[in-house]
Amino acid sequence: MYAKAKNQLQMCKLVKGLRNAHCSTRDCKGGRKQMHWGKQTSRSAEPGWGSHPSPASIVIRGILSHSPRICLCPCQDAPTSEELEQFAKDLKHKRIMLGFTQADVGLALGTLYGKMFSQTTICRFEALQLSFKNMCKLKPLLQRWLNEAENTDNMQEMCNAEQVLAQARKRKRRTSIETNVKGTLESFFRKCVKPSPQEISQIAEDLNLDKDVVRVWFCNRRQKGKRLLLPFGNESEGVMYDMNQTLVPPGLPIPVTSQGYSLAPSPPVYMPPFHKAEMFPPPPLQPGIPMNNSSH
DNA sequence: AGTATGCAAATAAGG
DNA sequence: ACCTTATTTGCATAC
Repeated sequence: MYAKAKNQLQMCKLVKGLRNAHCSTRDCKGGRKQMHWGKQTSRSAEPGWGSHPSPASIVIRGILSHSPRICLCPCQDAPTSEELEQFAKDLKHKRIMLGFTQADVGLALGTLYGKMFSQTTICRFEALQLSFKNMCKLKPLLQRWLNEAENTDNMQEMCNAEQVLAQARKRKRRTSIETNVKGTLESFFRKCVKPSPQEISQIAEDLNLDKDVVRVWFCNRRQKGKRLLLPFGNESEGVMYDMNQTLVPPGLPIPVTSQGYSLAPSPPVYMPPFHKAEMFPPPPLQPGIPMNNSSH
C-alpha cells in the first residue's frame, strides 16, 4: 500500500545523492532533454559509464530531466542514452507493427541467442526501466531480433518454439515460495539470521525446499533487513538488529515471543504481516511451488 | 490478451 | 563453499 510512497522516498534520497557525471566529449552539448539512467549512488562506479544501476536508477530518468548528460566515453561503442531511447522507441513501434508481443520477443531471443527473457524484461527495456548498463547489454540482442524480424519470415517460429526455448533458459527458474512456507522461514529467521550450512540443510529438508533456495533466501532476507533498516536513518538509535546473531534489541530481553513475534516497540526490520498460523514451527508444509518442472 | 509493476529470487563479483 | 553487496531478472498479478 505504501509501495509507491516508499519508492518515491527512495527516489528522492537517491536523487539527492546523485552525482552528475559531466562528460567532456564533444558529443555532449548538454542540453537536450533527458539524462541517462546510470548515475552513481555509491560505490562501484562502473568503468566507462560512471553509471551504477540501482533499483532507483529505474526511475531516475523521469526525475532528472535537468541533469546534464552523462556520456559514454567516446572511445567506446556503447550507445548514448539518446540512442537507447530512440532504439527502445523504434523497437516498440516496429514490434507492434510486425505484430509481436513482448513475450514473443523474449522467447525469440532464446532461439537467437540461447538466452530467453521474460515479457517483463522486454517491457522494461522498452520503457527504459532498466539500468543504463543493462540497457546497453540488451540492446545488441534486441537489435538483432529487430533485424531478423524485419527481414525474416520465420520469425513466427522463433517466437513460438517454446520447447526448444526451454533449453535456452540459462537462468534458473524463479522459485515461488508459498506464503506459509515463507512465514516459516521468517520465523526461523527471527531466531537466527545466519543459520549454519547444517541448519540450512535441516530447514531445507523440513520445508522440502532445495538447500540453495533456502540459503539464498536467507541471504536475500538479510539483505532486505539491512536495506530496510538504513532508510530510516541510523539516527534512529534504539533497537538494533544484530545481523550476526539473532534479533537482539539491546537490553531488551524480549527478542521474540514463543511464537517468534518480536515484541520490540517498533520493528527494527521489516517484518511482513504475519498471520498466526504461519508463525508456528515447520509443520508439514508444501514446498515452494516448483515452477520449474518445464526443464524441457 | 497484452502490458505494467511490486517484490524478491537468482546471479555477479569480490572477499 | 559460503558470505556480502549490487544488480539482474521474472513470477504473480494488477491494469
